[in-house]
Amino acid sequence: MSLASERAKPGASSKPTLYKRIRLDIETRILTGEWPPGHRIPFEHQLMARYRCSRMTVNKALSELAQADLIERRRRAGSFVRRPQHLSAVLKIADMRAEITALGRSYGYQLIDCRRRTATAADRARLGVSMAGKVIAITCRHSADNVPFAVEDRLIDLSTVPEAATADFAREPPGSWLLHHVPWTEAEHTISAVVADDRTAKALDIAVGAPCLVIDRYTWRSARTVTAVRLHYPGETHRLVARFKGG
Amino acid sequence: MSLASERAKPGASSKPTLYKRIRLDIETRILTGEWPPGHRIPFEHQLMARYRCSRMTVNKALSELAQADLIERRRRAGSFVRRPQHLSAVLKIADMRAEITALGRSYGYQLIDCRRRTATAADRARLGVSMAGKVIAITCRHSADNVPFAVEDRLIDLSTVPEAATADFAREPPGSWLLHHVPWTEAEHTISAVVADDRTAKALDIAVGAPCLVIDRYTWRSARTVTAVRLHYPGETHRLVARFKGG
DNA sequence: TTGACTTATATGTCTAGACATATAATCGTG
DNA sequence: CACGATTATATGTCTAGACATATAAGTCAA
Repeated sequence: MSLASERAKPGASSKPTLYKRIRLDIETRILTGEWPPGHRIPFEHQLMARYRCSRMTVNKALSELAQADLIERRRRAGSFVRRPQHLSAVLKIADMRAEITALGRSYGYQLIDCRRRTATAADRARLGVSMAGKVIAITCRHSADNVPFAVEDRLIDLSTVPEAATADFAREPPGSWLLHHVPWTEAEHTISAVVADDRTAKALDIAVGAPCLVIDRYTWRSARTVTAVRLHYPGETHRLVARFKGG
Repeated sequence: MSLASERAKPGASSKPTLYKRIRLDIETRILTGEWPPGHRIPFEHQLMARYRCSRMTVNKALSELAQADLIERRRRAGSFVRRPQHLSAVLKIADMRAEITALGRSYGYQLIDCRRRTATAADRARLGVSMAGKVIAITCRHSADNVPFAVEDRLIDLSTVPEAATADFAREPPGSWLLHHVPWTEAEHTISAVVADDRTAKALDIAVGAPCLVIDRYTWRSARTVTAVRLHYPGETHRLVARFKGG
């Protein structure tokens, strides 16, 4: 067959490398449905013969497919096409300046309020901590082409990030500052919808009762809470878009 | 140093395999911030000496880190820690039954309307196709513990998925049917917020004017449109939650 | 029939080499 | 000094082996 007769040597005539071609061949068969979920793909030794290459080369292709969750490998049993990934979506939420400039719009930032205080009970609940330490509470607004884009309410746990006490949040948005100063290990996003209350409506320059998209993001470093942030976006004009390839 | 003195043999005393340990060591240094973005990690030959293993073993660890976008590899220059992934979030949106049963609630499904027709101008715009073919338009509702969970408005392009003409959408939700019968290659999600109109409010058993989370999902197989679906969730009770590890 | 033991086998990991290739760094030259 | 050619080097890919290990499948005894 044609694939076997094309010599499988590095610089023979094929542009991509061999293991990539093997991976792509298999990927294609899976995505077109030729090999449906549950189908057992050829054993490594069969692919070795098919592509006239060593087992390591085949193994590299299959390992990457396994890492991408397209196939499942089971010892002694073989490699199997996995069930489609249940429409799992990858939604990228970049930091605000990147998000806005990526849209080709000019970024603006206004600090509305910034205060340092001993954590109240509400603060502790929001951060998920039990001890009363110092926190910074920030309210600010991000705009695109001078139109309000989102309001941000943020708490930063100073016992995790003491350096934040010296940051100038009038100049730099807290999200950007944290991104560049604090490595995070875990985060949680919650997306919901609300109608604008008085304060939010004023900040976003929309009507009270207008729909808002709300994103709550909690960030941890190791087991320590770093920050909790709530973003309100005008719901009818703002959209979160995620385009992705699936399997 | 301790890592070098522990013998680096497969079944010596270490539980995980060597390349995984190398990968984890590097990952840890990156996530703790010990190796900040831009930092050049040791060359392969240095890691070979450090872990007393062959280059392929080191290479496997580094390749996986590169595949996971934690490092960037440049020929002749070395491997570098990448900038933090700008808080990119992974939001899993499973199919409705899985989503609801994962919450430990019982899944219910009602078909509200299902009709087959030649695509109207509005249908074509929504599907992003120019030719007038046949489509199926479906309205249905998903519920959790007999409480409305989401209303779904869906268009299926019959020229891409002719088999859909024979599916029984009164019995099986169209999302599940498509997931099991049509492999997809690309999708796009858009998340926004609206206030409930009369029809949506009735279907979800909420007040007119209450906030709703809206998810629009378009799915393609290769260059062909498969389906466009719009989901309305009650915004104040429903939340999309995504927890993830970051870098 | 069932449970315990054995065996065959496919994947998992690893080695010590090899050549290919992109490119940072150096060296020459105008 | 600017720019083109050369060189050194780190990664990219590949080979032909090896042993480890989980487990499907077959075997045998209670």
